[in-house]
Amino acid sequence: MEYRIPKRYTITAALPYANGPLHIGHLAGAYLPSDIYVRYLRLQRRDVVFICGSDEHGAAITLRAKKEGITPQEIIEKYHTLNSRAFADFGISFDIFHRTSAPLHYDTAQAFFLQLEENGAFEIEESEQFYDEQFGQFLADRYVTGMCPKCGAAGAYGDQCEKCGSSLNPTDLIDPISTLSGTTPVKRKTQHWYLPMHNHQAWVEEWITSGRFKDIASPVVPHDASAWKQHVRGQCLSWIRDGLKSRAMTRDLDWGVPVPLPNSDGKVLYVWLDAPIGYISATRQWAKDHNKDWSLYWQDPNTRLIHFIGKDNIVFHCIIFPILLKAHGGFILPDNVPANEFLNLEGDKISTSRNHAVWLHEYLEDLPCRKDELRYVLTSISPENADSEFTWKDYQTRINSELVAILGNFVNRVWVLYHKYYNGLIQGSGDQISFHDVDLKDMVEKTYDSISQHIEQFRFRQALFEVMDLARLGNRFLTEKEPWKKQSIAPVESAHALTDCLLLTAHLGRLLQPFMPDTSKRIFGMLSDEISQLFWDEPIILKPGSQINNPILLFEKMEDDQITKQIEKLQQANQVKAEPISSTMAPLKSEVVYDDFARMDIRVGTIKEAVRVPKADKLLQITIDTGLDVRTVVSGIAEHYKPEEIIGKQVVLLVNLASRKLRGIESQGMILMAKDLQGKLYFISPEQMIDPGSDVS
RNA sequence: UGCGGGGUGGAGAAGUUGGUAUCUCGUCGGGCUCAUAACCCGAAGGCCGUUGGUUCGAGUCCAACCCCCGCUACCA
Repeated sequence: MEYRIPKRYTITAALPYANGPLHIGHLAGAYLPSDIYVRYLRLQRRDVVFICGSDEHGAAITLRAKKEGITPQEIIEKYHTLNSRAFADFGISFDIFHRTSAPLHYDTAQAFFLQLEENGAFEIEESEQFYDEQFGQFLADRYVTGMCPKCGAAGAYGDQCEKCGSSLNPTDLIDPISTLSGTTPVKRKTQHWYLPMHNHQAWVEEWITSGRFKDIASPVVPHDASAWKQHVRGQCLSWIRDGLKSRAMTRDLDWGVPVPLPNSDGKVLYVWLDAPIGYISATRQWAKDHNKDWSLYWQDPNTRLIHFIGKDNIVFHCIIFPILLKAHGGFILPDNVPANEFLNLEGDKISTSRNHAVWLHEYLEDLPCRKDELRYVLTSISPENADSEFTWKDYQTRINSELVAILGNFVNRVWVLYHKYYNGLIQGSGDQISFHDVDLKDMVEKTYDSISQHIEQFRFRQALFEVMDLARLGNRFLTEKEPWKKQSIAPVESAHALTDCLLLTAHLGRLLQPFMPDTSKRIFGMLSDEISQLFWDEPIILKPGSQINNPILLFEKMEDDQITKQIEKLQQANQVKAEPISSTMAPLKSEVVYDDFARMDIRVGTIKEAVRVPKADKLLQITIDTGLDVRTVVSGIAEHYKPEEIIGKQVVLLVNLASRKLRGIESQGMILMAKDLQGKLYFISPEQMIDPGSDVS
């Protein structure tokens, strides 16, 4: 297949959702890879725009605002500011960091929607949706929870079951509950605009598998489908094979971009329609600010569109958004979506709610000026094709034995020697120095090719590794040439070797630019006052006779106490975990009549035996004397009570609950427990020992 | 129980399209002394989870199985 070289690039990084701060997982997942890629493209003098912004709509923000008792506006202001500063601090070089609350975005999104409507892309459907009578509003997505119809898990949201990953409609849920009032919602009729994705199934599948279209009229750069990461394609295809379904593109909410049609009061665009259009509106804003034509970046088939995201966003970027773009018409489709997998932290999943994370805004406070070090480590362990793990110990090792010992040390050795023997005056003749050692020159040239290839194929980890390899080569070269020994016997040879090292350092500086921009600048600064950036193809001009600057240490060793501090911090954070969440008291349940209550047979029982259920974290198998009989109850309290310490205790249990098998064990009844705001469980027991079987009412 | 990820020298990891098994840390020995006790060389250490298959050739492809991890089931 012929692949056309693109004229320009539109690079997007996932819009961070403006209801929380960013952590290293975000950086490693989408922002660092995209930044490396973009910096590389710029150094190749390619025409590129790098787009991002805050995603500021959706039910999760309104829910959070409600919980914290502030307005959605206050939430998004806070996190937009915090996150844009974090990006700037880590050198993520967006051309624009926009936001979906901007007026231009409203215009863009509404116009996009109207065009879709005009093209007949939607099906308007009147449907029954859940409605909370107490709050007088429809319950979109996350406003409803219930049991997942696919996997049976409790606590699934209206739009998605986080347990099994299925995407859902709120009305699919079994035993739905409104998260606003805690009551069971009623169904009411409402009208929504649906995207009949099944109509697009054929071409999407074709496009994902082959990169081609059979039927498309507009010219499109055919992308190389085999260049897509395996896990990305795999997830898309499994979604497609499952059958694409119609999906509502509007919601009954008061927070978002209003549907720009008559009779649509109280309706806004679905956040997943809204957000990707944010890429487009951000581009428009950027174009406006820089006197460019935004449409070239989204509509010209010679433009290459690439979305950098985490794996949680794959289907939206690979299926839903492309469908929207094609249904709208005139837009190009993504050429690649190099989604990363997840980054774990110290043996556990990164979790915002459990505060198990390294927050970007705290990192630089704790470890000032260690920005490039984090960029280096996160790129080295980038979860490009599989989940990977960040540990502070590994972070320390990589800094000390790679950045300090290999790269920093090499540069320092060269500078010290160069000053010692030549007072920092560049040796040689002619206009500029060039390599004397043919093998070294060869290796450097090969490395350029190889790094380019890796970056173009989104293998940043490997690319960075090869830069470091060049520094290793430098150390070896220096040791072999031993100028400190040969300086007196073979001064010319020594000068050649050291000057080669100087030049090698300049190449290292250039190659490091995409990965560690500050380090690169410092290397250039040591070489010459005139170099602040080097394009990939630019000759490196170091004039014989000119003076190099004094050495500075590029990296400093990471001491144990700094690392220990971070590890402790994480452990402390884990201990106070979940407090903010569980401190919300369970909402009042709906009223019951006395008869409902009277039907429950609740009695006191004495625990006779208790053992852990094998292969279950939470379950205890408990034998209880209920007075009537001795029965087995399986209870999910193993994280709170040890089996031996509860034997002999009296508990209150519901004895006429229908029995149910749990992990193969018949559980006959349910022990009543109290749960405090931290989520800890406590038995409900009579004040003193009484007869088993005593009735509770 | 379902889904996902993974099993490569002591530890942690690379390994792109199948063709001499690589890096970092650690261990041992040597060298060097320009260098942030850093650098360089060498060595020991691997049935690349198991079994079978495809192939001239498999860590790499196919099949089955075993094991580990995460979420889930594991309901208060």
